[in-house]
Amino acid sequence: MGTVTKALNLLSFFTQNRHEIGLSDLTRLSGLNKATVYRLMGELQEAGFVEQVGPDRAYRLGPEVLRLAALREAAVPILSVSRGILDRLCDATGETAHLSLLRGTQLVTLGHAYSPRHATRVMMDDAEILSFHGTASGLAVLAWADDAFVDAALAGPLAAHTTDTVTDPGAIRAMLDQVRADGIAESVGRFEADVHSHAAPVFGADQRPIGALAVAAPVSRMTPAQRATIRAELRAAARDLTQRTGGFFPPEYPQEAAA
Amino acid sequence: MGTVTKALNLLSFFTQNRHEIGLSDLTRLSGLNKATVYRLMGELQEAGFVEQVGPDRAYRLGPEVLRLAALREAAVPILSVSRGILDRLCDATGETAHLSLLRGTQLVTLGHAYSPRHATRVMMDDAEILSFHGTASGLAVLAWADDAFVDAALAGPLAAHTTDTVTDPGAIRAMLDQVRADGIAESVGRFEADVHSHAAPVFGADQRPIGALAVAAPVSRMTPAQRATIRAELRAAARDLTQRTGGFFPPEYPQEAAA
DNA sequence: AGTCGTTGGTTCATTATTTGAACCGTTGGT
DNA sequence: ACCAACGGTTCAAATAATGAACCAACGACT
Repeated sequence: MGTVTKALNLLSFFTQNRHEIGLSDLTRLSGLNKATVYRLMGELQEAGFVEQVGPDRAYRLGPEVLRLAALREAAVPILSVSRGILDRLCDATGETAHLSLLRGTQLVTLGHAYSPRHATRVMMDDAEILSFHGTASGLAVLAWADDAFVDAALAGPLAAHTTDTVTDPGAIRAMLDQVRADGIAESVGRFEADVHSHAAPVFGADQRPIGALAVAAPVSRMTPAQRATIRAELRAAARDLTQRTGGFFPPEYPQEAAA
Repeated sequence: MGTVTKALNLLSFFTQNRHEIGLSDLTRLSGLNKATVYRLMGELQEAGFVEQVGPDRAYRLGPEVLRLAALREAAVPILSVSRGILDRLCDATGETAHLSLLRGTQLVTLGHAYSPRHATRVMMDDAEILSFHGTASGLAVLAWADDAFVDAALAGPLAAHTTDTVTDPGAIRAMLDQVRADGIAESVGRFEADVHSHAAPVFGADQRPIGALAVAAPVSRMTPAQRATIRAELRAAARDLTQRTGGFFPPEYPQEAAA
C-alpha cells in the first residue's frame, strides 16, 4: 500500500460518531505505527485536511475539505441541484427524502430533507455509509451496476441490521431482478426497524448508476395511496436529477411503471 | 517534501477556472515527474479524491471530498450556521454578503448570498482565494492575527489587483492599526474595481481569527446611510457567527463602534 | 507521595518505497 | 507519411518511510 493511500485512509476513520480522534486512538484504529501516524497526520495537517484542537491535541477534519467540496460542487453540482429536488420530493410525500452517492465501493448519504407534516420522521445523517443489501438505495444502485460490482458487494458476510434483513446473496439477487423490472427498490424494516423505504437510481453520463434518491417513511404511515404517490414522485425526481447533472438512463431501464 | 504533501498539493491545482486537468498539464503545473504524478493521481483516485472522466481521461475532484466536507460540517457547522446569517446580512443591506475562512496561510471564500434588490450585484465564487492585503476580509483577519502571520502575509511581493491596490507593507500595517481601532475593515476598489467592501472578523475558540464576514457593494451605491447600515449589520452578524460556532472575541476587540 | 498506565511527541539505523529517464502505443493535426 | 502531444509503463538508482525504543507530562489510584 502506498504512503498516500495510508494517509488518506486515516481520514476514513472520521465518522458521524467520531468527529475527533487522538493520536493513540488513530494508531489503534489504523494498525500503523504511532510514529507513522504522527508523521502522516502532520502532513495532512500541513495541507489543511485536519486540524488539532483542544488541550488533548485531538485531530478533526480541517477547512481544506470545504474548499475542495466547493470546487467539486462547481464542477459537478449534484448537491446543489439535488437540494431543490429533495425539497420537492419530501414536500410531495410528506416524508423524509434523501440522496446517496457512490463513492468507489461505498454508498454514502449526502443530502436530505425533512417534511414538517408529521411529528415523527425518519431521521438522517449526512456522510453515513449505507449497506447495499440492506437499504432500498443500495438495491436500486446494485440493480443497474456491473456484475463485478454486484459480486463484490455481495461477497463478504452480509450484516443483519435488523431481524428482517435479508442476508442470503441468492435471495438478494432475486430481489434485484424485481427491482430491474420495476425501476424502484423497496425495503421494509431491513436497515432500520419500522422504516419503509423506496429508492430510485440516479445515472451518470456513462449510463451507470452514481447513486439513488430515496423516501423513507415510518411503516405505520404507509398506505397504498401513499405508496403510489411516493413511487411516482421518486420516478420523476430521479429522472430530473439524472438529466440535470448530465446523466442518461440506460435503455433497459423500465420507462413506464410496472406492477 | 513528503510524498503525501506532494499528492495533496496536486489537488490545489484545481480551481474555479480549472475544474478538469489532464496528466500532462498536471505534470507541468506541479513540476513533478510524469510517472510520479500518474502514480499519485492513481492513489488519489483509488481513495475517491479525484476521478477520471471523458475520453481524454482528465482528472476532476471526486465524491469523497463531499463526504469529508459533510463530516467537517457535522463537527464544526460553520457553513450551515453562516447560511442564515449571510441571508439576513444581505437582506438587511441589499448587497452581496460572503463568508471567507482561513485555510492555513490562505483565505478562501466559502459561502455567499445575493440580494435580489438591485439588478447589478457583486458576484462571488465559492472556493476563491482572497489576498490579504487587497481585500477587506483579508485586512479584517490580519488585524487580529499573530505578528508572525502578518509578517508572512506581507512578506512576498504584493500583487496589484487594481490600480488602487495598496502594495506597500508599511501603508498596510498603518491600515491594520485603523482596523483594530475600528473593528471593521473597509476596501474601496482595491481587489476589484468599483467594489466597496466592508468586513468583520470571526473568531475561534482560542480568540484568534478564523475568517471574516463581508458585504460587497458597487461603489456607486454607497451612501453614508448605507455605510452605517452595513457596518451595524456586519458587527451583529460577526458576533452572532462567532458565538454560535463556539468562538470568542479577544478582549482588545472594540466593543462599541468607533469613528 | 509514589506508582502505574496513558497520553502526545521524538529519535535514528534499517528498510522499503518513491523516483525519473526512457520507453510504449494512440490520437489528431499538417 | 510525418510529427508532436497525449496517457500510460518500466526498472535501476536514490530517497523517503518505517518502527522499536525512548521522553516528558498528565491523571487515576493506592
